[in-house]
Amino acid sequence: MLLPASFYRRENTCLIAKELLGKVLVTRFGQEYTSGIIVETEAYRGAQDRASHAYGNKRTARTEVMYAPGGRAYVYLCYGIHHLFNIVTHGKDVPHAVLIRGIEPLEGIPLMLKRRRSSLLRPSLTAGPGVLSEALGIRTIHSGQTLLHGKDIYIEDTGILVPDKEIICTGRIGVAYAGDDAALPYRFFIRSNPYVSKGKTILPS
DNA sequence: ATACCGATTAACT
DNA sequence: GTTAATCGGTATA
Repeated sequence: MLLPASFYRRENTCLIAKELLGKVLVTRFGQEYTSGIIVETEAYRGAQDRASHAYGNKRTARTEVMYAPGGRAYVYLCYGIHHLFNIVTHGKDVPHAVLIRGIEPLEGIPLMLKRRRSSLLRPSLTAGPGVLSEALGIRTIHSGQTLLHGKDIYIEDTGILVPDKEIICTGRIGVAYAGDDAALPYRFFIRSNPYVSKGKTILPS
C-alpha cells in the first residue's frame, strides 16, 4: 500500500521518522525498478532545529520545498558528491523533514550494484545516506517531486512489523555544528541491522 | 566576483 | 585510527 498524504502531514516528525522504519522506499524510472526496507532515519525539525537547513525559517531556493505540505522529496548535494534524500513532513510552511540514512536492499539488486559500480552485495551498498541514494538512482533533480503518485520515487507499507523493542533512538550523525541540538534523540534505527550506517553518534552531554 | 564549508564516503595507516 | 576528494549553496562585497 502506497503511504498516503495523511502519513506525512502529521505534526510529530520524530514519530514519522520512527514509523518509517520497516517501510519500503521504491524508485521506478521507466523499467528501472529498485527498492529497499528503511532501517535508519533522522528527524529534522525546521525553524527550531540548529541542525536543519531551515533553522530560523531560512528560505532559499534549495530549502523552499521543505515549506510545502508533507509528502515531497527534498534532495540536496553534500560535500560536492553525495545526494542526500529526505522526506518533507508536517503541514504547509512548517519545514520539517526526515533524512533516510540506511536501507536494506529488497528488489532490483543487480541494478543497484550496477549504479554503485560494485559486484558484491554487502552493507556498504546501501548503509549511509549518500550510498543509498546512489543505489536507488536518486539525485538532486528529484528534489521537489511528490512521493504520493506511485511514480519515480515513493514509499510503500508492505506490512513489515518492526517491534518497538528493536528500535534504538540516539543523537544524529555529522551535525556537531548544531551545538546542543546535535545530541537530541532524533535518530532512529533497527537494532542489529547490518544496513544501518556506521557514523559516530553524538552523545548527550 | 569571491570565499567558505558541508545531514559523507572510501581509501588510507 | 586519519584524511583527501569535490562542487553546489550560501553569504559577503
